[in-house]
Amino acid sequence: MTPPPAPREPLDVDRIVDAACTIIERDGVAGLSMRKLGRELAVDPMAIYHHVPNKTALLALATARTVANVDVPDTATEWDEWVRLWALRYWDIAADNRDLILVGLSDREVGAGGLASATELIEAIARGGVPDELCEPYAFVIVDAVHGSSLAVAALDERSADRAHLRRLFEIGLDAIVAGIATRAASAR
Amino acid sequence: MTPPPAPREPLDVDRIVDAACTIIERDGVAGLSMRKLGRELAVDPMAIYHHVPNKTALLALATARTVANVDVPDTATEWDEWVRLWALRYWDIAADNRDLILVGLSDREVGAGGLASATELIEAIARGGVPDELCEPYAFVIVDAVHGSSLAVAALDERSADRAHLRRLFEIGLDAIVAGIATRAASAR
DNA sequence: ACCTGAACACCGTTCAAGT
DNA sequence: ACCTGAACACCGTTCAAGT
Repeated sequence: MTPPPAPREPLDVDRIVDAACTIIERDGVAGLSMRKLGRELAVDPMAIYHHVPNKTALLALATARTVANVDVPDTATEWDEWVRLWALRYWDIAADNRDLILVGLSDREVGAGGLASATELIEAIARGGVPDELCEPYAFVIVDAVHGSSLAVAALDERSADRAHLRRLFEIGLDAIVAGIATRAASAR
Repeated sequence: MTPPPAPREPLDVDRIVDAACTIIERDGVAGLSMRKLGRELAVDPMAIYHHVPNKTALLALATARTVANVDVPDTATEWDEWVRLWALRYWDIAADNRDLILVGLSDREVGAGGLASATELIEAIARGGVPDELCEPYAFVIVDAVHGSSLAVAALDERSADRAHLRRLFEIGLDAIVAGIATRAASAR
């Protein structure tokens, strides 16, 4: 005469990724285990494998969801300002989720998702009058600098003063990159 | 009447780090475990803890040893060429040991070792006539770009053609950074 | 001083079995 | 179709005991 067990929502990938992101936010990537994720979802850990092939794939999905959060500046913005804005916004996301990005960089499958948002960056650089064949390498060096710098946040104390300092340093370096791109564009003209 | 057990070399940190680097080279950082390291050294895994406090500290030592392998260009070299050479040499080391550098970036203790070799980079940039307060941020953005780019090698197939391509892309991006630094130095004059 | 072995509290994943 | 539970082959590290 006990009530029938609550007809739980069946699992789906979305709910799994949600829960994974929650755990990662709380305990970091290292704190995410399939067992803990099962607990969070009130489900046997192995049920997850019915929706996601393995932990790496799950991290890929979590990374993709996170990277999708960087919002793209207005296309009307002057190209150099656009690039600066985009890079700083991406830096903020990357610094907030450094170990997720870290996993993204170290894994082929995970990394693929991150590159998608780079197309618009390439287009912005092209608007600066940069020769076509240089737009991609210039976009890459910016993305790389963001990754390298925001990851260096990991090597710091939690003190946010240091983080703000690193961000300021990055801004100065970013300015040099943009200036260099402008210089190269001018000499190609 | 069995011969006394071979008086094995007592363990020391150097031999431990050697063995760790051997395993990392062969199996990657993920393939390094304290148990496997014990096997490699023909020693109980726990003996290692007598010389090294924990696995993270061991990785710090391995990273430091690896990063020490980048050799510094001649100081007589023109500053911009010096910077280009150094960055490319560091890229090669970083790309060869990407997951070790990755661990270095993600861990406070490990990361500290890597920064040591950056002093000479800052000096080279200063020789370019860059205002003092800009030398550090410019050096950082170069190191960051190296890290980001060489780590992106991880997101590729093993095909070395792709690696060479990424290196070429980085070289172009690096050129833009150096050009930007020169531009900023000139406008400060 | 240096090393050992058992034990603790975990992992990701496979596989056969259940509903 | 979806979920479970036991099991496999691992982890890093602690701690008491040995030489």
